[in-house]
Amino acid sequence: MDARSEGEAVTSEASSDPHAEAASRLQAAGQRYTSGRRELVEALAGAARPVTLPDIESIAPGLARSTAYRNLEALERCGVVHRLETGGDHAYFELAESLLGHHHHLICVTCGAIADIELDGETESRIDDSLAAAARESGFVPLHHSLDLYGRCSTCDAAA
Amino acid sequence: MDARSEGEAVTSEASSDPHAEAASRLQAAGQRYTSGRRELVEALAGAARPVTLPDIESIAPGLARSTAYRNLEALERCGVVHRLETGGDHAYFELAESLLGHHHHLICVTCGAIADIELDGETESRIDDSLAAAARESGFVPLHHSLDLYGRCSTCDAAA
DNA sequence: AACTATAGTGAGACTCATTCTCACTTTCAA
DNA sequence: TTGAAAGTGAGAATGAGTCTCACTATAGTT
Repeated sequence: MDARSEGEAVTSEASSDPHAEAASRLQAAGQRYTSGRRELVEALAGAARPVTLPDIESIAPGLARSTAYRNLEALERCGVVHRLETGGDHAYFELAESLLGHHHHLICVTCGAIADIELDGETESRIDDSLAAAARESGFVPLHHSLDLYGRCSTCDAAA
Repeated sequence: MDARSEGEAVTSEASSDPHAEAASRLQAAGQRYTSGRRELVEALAGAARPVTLPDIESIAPGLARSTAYRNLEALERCGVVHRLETGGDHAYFELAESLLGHHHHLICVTCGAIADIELDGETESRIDDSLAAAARESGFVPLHHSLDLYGRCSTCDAAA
């Protein structure tokens, strides 16, 4: 969905580096881009996949847990971070789609690992159209969609 | 995904009533279909949408909370119930797709309400194909997908 | 440079959905 | 009918995530 139709996806993926983006978005909200927040963005940008709070703590030790959660929420509110709930113990965090580009997830039902994937544009627009049609029938105003594939990652599949 | 290609969806939607299905699946797992479990299935079948545990308690009072959770888990394990995590306070429960048919959700970002929707078969198979292709590249064995549309329900949109 | 208002931080207390424990009850099968 | 296994309820326990509050850092002003 994402309130865009075509082409723009590429542009937004190519958007400036995460730090510049985070700084300007926070500033627009009257907030500061502190070193703690920078570390968070750095950790998310460095991981090639969504991470949990324990992951973040091991990547960037020294951040108080309460501060990490608080800042992830602040970054989420200004569109820099996206939180995903998978049903596991912890929520996963990643850079928002405005920084990472629109994508989906492979989620291992055995170990919980998550990987990012992208679908071809034609499939995406077909999904958007179908969802928009369904939403219209319910008087529902679409904002964005999430599409995740559950299965077994190669490691867990080999172990079975 | 659902390990089927076409046509079968309709058949599985038309599958026998939820109680018969639950009874036989539980029995196959060496478990009993008690009155408490029947009440749970009844509550889920009666609601036209996914419900939370508090919802269930108000529909079917008198079920101990621990028992309700325990039974929802048992029903989930044998494929009668599906749990969905939306990031809200509570998990949502609904009958599994083998009983309800394959479908997706509209989720209101404001009030959390969830409604079921169905997409046309052509879009579904296109999604399955694209996801399968992406999974193959990662050595990932696909099991099922979830596709949810986030937005504002008509009530919340009117109030804004 | 000193002042001040506002934003951010850390440590730990707190909340509350969900799970666990355990003594008791029900059911099935022989 | 009797016993083994499954289910139940009440409350305790768990733990991810949030909140509180006293303290620190920063931007803007004079």
